[in-house]
Amino acid sequence: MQRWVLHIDMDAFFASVEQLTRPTLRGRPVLVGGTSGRGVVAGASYEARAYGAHSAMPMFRAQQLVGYRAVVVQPRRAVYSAASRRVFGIIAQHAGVIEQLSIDEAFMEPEALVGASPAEVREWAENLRRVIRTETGLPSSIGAGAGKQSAKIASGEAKPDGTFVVPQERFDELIHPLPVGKLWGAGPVTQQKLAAIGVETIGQLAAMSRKEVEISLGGVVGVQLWELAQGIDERPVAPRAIAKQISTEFTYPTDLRTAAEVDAALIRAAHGAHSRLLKDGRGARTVTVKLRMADFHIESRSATLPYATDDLKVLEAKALSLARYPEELGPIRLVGVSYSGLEEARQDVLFPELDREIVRRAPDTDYETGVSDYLPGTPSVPESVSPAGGAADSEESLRHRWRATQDVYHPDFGHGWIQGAGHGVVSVRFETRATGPGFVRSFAAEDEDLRPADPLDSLAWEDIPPDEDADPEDAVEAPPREDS
DNA sequence: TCTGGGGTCCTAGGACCC
DNA sequence: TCTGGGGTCCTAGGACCC
Repeated sequence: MQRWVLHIDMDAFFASVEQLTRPTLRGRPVLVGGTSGRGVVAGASYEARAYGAHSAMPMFRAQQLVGYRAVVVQPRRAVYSAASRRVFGIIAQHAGVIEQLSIDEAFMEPEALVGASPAEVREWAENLRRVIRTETGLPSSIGAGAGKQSAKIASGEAKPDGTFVVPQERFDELIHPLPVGKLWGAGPVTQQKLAAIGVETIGQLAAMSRKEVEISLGGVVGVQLWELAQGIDERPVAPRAIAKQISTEFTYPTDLRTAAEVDAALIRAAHGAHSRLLKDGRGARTVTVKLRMADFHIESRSATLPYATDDLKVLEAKALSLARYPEELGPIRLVGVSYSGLEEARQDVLFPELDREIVRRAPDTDYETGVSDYLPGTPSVPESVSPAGGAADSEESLRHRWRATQDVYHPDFGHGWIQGAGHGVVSVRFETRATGPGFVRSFAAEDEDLRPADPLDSLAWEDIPPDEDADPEDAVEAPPREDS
């Protein structure tokens, strides 16, 4: 009986959600991502891709390619999460068990399709895509095959807004001509190794001997990839296990050059990961500190506690004890903290003497804000070492410091977003998913009627699925940026 | 102005235990 | 009179994914 695995992938998901909730952006080259010098593209609409822009590309490069037409939008994670929950709710209704890979991708193995013909599979997939489009307004693509690898490659071939079915008997014909890089698991290093021995296509990899593969790619990963290239893929579709690790990391606009800056950045990351650890409800035994140097190589150090804990002071002190500094390593661009070895946290402290030992080594720290004594008033510290979102911002200052693409509300005109702000004037386009393309009005920056709004309102859905992992920081976005 | 942030899995050596 | 071997945990690094 033919087994059918399907892979669904939302098309240009972040950019599509922006175009859905801000109808003026439809048909335009949208770039979603950070705009600091070190920001990268998190999502690009197909109109932007036509200019060569793509995900993970430095934002400044994407803007160069697209030119003046580019619309650069700050990411609104809370909106994408809400849209994602709605999409996967629909998918689960149709497919039963799904294996969600990311915010916009999942595998399915619908019982209804066991033994189905390729035409029946196509029809089922087309129907699901139609329902998703009707109920959410979002485009997707579906690939189908006899295993995960086939399905994944097929959804890539289906894009955009299409369906691609790879019957097992046509695997060689349809998949073998493709470049090895299309294999899920063959990244730049593997491609380079294969190119060095003249292997460019999936078919050429499949034609290698096992011995050759073991020598050039290794016995485990290599052989697995080799089998996948031959269409051998029995991996089941199963819901993802709970997270094994919770981490937070920040890249700084300018490299950190002093120990005080690194300590402050470590505390900031330790707090960020800790707040999500608390929501998770487990405790961590292992703390890992990650540093990315100016030359982009990574140094990591980790240490394991004798018991799992969610005590911020213990975790933070452990992170600080693992710190390494610019004097030794040179300028540092990224600082991250990861918690792993996640277990049900033990409430009682079995090793109080150990706790005291650890805490004594921690610098004085304001645990409310995560700001270390090392930080305040140190002009050399990049502004973003301070907690994200500007927790110190008064409501007053928030009202007057508008940021381009921010969501706002006006009692006369409804929900909108800021197209431009500067010189005491704010231009707002009033529109949501429900309104169609909107109109622009300009206001004085001090206008009392203009209020920051919940980005979720731009979806204009009566019922937004609840988000158990809701992060208050999702609603309060990065500090304002100047925009003229 | 080069290259984010969230993850997963694998490797390999050393410690430690039986 | 210098080789045990297997299992598990820990640490550091790396490839890869979206």
